[in-house]
Amino acid sequence: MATQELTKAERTRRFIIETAAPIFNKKGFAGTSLSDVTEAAGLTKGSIYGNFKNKDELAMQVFDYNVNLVEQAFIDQMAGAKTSIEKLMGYPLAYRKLFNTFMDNGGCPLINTLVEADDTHEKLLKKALDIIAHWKETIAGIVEKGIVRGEIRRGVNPERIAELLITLFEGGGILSKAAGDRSYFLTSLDHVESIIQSLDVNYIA
Amino acid sequence: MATQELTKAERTRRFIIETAAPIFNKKGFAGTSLSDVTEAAGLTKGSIYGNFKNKDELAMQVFDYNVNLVEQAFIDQMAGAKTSIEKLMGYPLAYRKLFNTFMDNGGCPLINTLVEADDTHEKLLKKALDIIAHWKETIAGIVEKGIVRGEIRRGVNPERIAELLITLFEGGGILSKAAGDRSYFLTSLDHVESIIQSLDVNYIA
DNA sequence: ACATTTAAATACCAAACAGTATATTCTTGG
DNA sequence: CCAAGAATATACTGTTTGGTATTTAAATGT
Repeated sequence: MATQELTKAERTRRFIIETAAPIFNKKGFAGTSLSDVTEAAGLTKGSIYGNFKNKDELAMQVFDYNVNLVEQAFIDQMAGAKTSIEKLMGYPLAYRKLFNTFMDNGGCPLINTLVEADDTHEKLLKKALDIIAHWKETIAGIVEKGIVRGEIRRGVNPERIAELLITLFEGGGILSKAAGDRSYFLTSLDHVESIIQSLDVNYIA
Repeated sequence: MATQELTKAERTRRFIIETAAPIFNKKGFAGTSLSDVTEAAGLTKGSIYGNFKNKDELAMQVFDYNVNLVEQAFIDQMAGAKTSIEKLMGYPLAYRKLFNTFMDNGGCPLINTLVEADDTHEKLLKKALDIIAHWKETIAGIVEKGIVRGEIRRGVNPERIAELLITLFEGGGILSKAAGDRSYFLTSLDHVESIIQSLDVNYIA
């Protein structure tokens, strides 16, 4: 236990989550059966129900895992940013780099969950909404700080900017994913970048 | 038959579609069971399978119905528009009026289908993608015509504008629907309108 | 190395699923 | 008003679902 650090159960628990993650993200909660998971993992029901209370709990932890994967990728990508404009630009920058990975794993777990769960699964919906709300606060916070620092024009509405960016990221992502065509997403990212640039105090139309 | 015009079967077929429409749109294809439909309609399996080959065919016709409902609402709303700018403005105008109805019926059937079907249901996905592609052509066509007519600035990329508008409509719609909060969608519509205004040849930044 | 604990495989279960075959009821033209 | 046909209800598949109880196998501390 001192050498291994992780117990056997903990290792298979993680393995199950990692295996189930892209499946749930692609097929959705209702569309994913436990046999989908056991088959993919090469395990049996015993191992699932030994490590998770039920399908719901598995789905929750899978969702957390999927979201964390995305968040971590952003944090890594934005590490070096100094000004608020640079920080904001980190989002489209990260998206450009991570586009293919996203698409291969079923797209953005946030929007997938929002769409499926909004009329069917309260608990999952709440989780997704909390993340979105937090994301919005983060972006709005960067903009506010930019205004205080004199990097971003006064009169800009931080909340609105946050809503706009999230809408463009998620909307463009979904359309490109479904259409199998990058253009929607790239158009979104271009537009996001032009919006961010227009926030700059030194911006000239 | 001369007075009634519609046969009995045709009437129940439509009734089933109308009843099933909001259910499929809310719960999705995988999430909707036939008993959901029969219970809501107060009918039995016999009537379903007498009028539809299987769940797939029912879902397809329900999708068509849902999309047609939305399209018709737009056509009605944009009837009077003359200039290309007015025509484009018809979209956000229609959305503002129809927002509540949309939300009550499970949101936009296009994006719902795209998200669920993109990894699970080829035929439904194709249907949704065809509609999106057609919509994009329509918007791009309006912009092109506007350029030719001298109403819209040269240098504007019609395809890009179309992609941007669709992204903002769908992205904002989904976020507002899920969050139960109009702000995302209203921000999107405001932004769309400012984009459309900026297309005008007489636009001054 | 071995007893004990822990984890996973197996074998079930009742309920729900999509779909079918048959029986019954309703429409409808004559 | 009544037979013929059309449309719906009923009853029934076989399969799959999520979930549980139990058995077997494997990991682990001493």
